[in-house]
Amino acid sequence: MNSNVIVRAPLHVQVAERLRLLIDSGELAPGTRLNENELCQNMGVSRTPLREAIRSLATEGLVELQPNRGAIVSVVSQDDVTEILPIMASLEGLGGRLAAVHMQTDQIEQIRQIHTQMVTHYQNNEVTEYFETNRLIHELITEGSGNQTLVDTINSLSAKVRRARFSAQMTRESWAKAVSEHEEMVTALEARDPERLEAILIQHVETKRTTILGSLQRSE
Amino acid sequence: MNSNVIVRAPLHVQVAERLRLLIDSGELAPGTRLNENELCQNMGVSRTPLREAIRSLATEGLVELQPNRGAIVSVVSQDDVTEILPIMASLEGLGGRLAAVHMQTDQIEQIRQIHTQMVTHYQNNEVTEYFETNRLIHELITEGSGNQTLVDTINSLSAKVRRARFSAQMTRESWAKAVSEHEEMVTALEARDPERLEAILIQHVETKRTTILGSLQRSE
DNA sequence: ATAACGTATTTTGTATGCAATATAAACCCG
DNA sequence: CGGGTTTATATTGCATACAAAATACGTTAT
Repeated sequence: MNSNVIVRAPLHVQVAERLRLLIDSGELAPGTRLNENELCQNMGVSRTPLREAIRSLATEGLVELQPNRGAIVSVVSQDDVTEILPIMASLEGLGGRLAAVHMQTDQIEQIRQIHTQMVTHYQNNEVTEYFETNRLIHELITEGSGNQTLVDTINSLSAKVRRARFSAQMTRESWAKAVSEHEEMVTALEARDPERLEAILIQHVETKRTTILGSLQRSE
Repeated sequence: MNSNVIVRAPLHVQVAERLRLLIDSGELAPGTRLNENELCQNMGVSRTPLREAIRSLATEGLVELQPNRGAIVSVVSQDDVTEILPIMASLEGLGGRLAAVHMQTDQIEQIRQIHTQMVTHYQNNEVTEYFETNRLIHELITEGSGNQTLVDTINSLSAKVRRARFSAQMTRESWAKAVSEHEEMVTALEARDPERLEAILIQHVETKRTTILGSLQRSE
């Protein structure tokens, strides 16, 4: 009789999680070299699990391995973003199309609520909270597709773009556009219109593309 | 003066490659437990690089880690295939759309040649050669998109489905359909018709879906 | 015979040690 | 001084050693 046993996650998994967080938050900036000894001391683990974690992050694309020279936090170039966004457009579009059919009504209501919050954050100019609720809505819609592989694939791509957006300052104009597109999204979802939701999501990513690339251009 | 230095790939990368091959070929069947000592002896490496390789494969989804019990070759369920194929349809469609615009004419001619070979293999009932040329065509089209991230993403998903197809016996009928769709693909590519190529590729994956799921059904 | 327990063995998880490579510093010579 | 070479240090790559957990095995008791 040993059902819900608590299995502590392996060290290398915990370490990978922690590293992912550090990279995502920008604490470990793109290009930063990962010094094994240093990180070991910080985290209180030996090099073995740390190195295993680093290998995982490398196959995820979050860090780049340089033979005999360790790993650096991978830098997301403009070209990378240019490659990733069309893919995300396709996938988010697919996710929306499926979600419009599969989602429960109460889940859609929940999204409407979060959307309302998001609009408030927009009006109050609360950037961080806006991004967080924004991200959450996209995540919920994608999850609403009922396709876990799709969720994982999008998340993996999204993580990279998110880091590039660090420098990306939204203009007031593009921000307004994003919000209005979100309004359309939720409406299409409530109407359970797959084609329309798909189209909006694709358009929405296109808007994002313009924003990000515009910002990268300005900062060069 | 030390430009083109030959850097031998790290052991863990070589090991990962080798494992990937073993899994892909079916030599390491789904569900098989990966015994570290055994594999170490076979490959003549120590456990450290082997384990690093296994971690990589785990994040790729090719193996599944079971805490304190090692890793097994992940099993691809019918549900997994059902999840993956719509994603591949979207992505291959996108790839085709881009390829129709970006590909060089001589590259298209090359695809036509390989396509002709493939048809011959079909007529001669040479299954292995057929699959190989088939795979190559899809790969070339996707690569023709000029989007490396897209290529990688599709490959990663494709690897999983390919393993599931092991049991999938094509009926004569579905095989014929696949071939005729390929003919349409190449024609659309030569005509540089993005929309049409995209549509065909999406349809093509749908055909594949029917084939695979039908086969899985029969073998239950 | 078999279920349950306890022990032995295997296997995985983590830490450490040594070798190879790369980086930094010191040094020499022009 | 400055360029280049040598030497020292730090860092990564790989192998081994030890600890912990899981599995296999054998024994005992019912």
